[in-house]
Amino acid sequence: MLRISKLTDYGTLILAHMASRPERLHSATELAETLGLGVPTVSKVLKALGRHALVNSHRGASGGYALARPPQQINMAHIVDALEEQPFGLTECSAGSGLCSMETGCRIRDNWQRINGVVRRALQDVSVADMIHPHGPAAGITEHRLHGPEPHPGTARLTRLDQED
Amino acid sequence: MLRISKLTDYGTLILAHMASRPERLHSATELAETLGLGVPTVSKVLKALGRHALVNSHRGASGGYALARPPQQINMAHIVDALEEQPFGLTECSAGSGLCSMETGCRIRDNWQRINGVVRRALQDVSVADMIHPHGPAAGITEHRLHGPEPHPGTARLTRLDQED
DNA sequence: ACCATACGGAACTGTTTTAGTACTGTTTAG
DNA sequence: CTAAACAGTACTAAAACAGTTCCGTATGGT
Repeated sequence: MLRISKLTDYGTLILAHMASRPERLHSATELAETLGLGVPTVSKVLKALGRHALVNSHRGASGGYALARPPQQINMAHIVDALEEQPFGLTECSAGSGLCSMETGCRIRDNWQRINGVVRRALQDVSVADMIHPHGPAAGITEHRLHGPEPHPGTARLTRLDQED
Repeated sequence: MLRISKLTDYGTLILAHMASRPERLHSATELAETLGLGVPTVSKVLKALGRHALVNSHRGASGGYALARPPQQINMAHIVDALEEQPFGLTECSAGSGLCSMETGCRIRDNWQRINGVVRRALQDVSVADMIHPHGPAAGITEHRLHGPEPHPGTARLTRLDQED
């Protein structure tokens, strides 16, 4: 359904929060309370992020987690890779086996990969730092083909974007 | 997990096949056999496509389906909209309720919407006609921000794209 | 007029994925 | 030594998907 999983969503929240105080150590408990999530859930996410070297963990009393790199160097693609089980890609390539490639010669796969590339790049272009700052560098990605005027930040345009044709 | 559903995948296959003979009428049975899918499944997909005016149906003996418009005017976003239940968007906006917006001021949502826009545009830029033709107009979508040189079209780079940094 | 063919729609079922929990172990500051 | 906090594994419940079945309706050919 073309959605990121909730865990990935939480991951962005968690990292964004940590990025607001990059120097401090954040315990899973603290993050859970601040973000209104369950401690085990937060813990699970942090572990996965740790395995992918996005955060460092410090065990023991008064331990916690810290960003492993400056927030500018962590982007959405990193988070997705860390938290989504399956490897990145919109399709499993049109049915896995060679079922499809009979007649169309399956140019389709090439085209899906091209789309994947664009999507991935969109994710790479937004860093955790961008997520908490107004919208600096990330603004670059909107200029590609946006037609309408920029929606007001407070506007409740939740999921559905403007839809041409 | 950032995948399109199988039904959507089938939809692209079906429409691509139909686009290879836009003038003919294609029955669900014929399409199923050609593509190696189950008839009921193909039927389900075609029904959804019909509801969204991507195909026209002709009932009765020797009936079938035909593209409702030239294949250049049907793009991936159309197919996704027709076949995915939930409205387009990578996030349900960072946990639905206002759980997140406490501390970060939730710039996050804005940024997700920006990413959504890029993704959607990538889908809109590829038509069914592009899917079966070598790769003409679709090539345009790669130029947005490609840094490296274009990968060779035939390269078997299945799901994981090049990963900088 | 009849009937075989083919689409239309709703509902149902089994499977897979996901989210969240529980439990047990390990590390370390005080 | 002990309490706080991370690490890992396994499990359970719920939701989403995929695919199927059944019955209804339309239509072209005989």
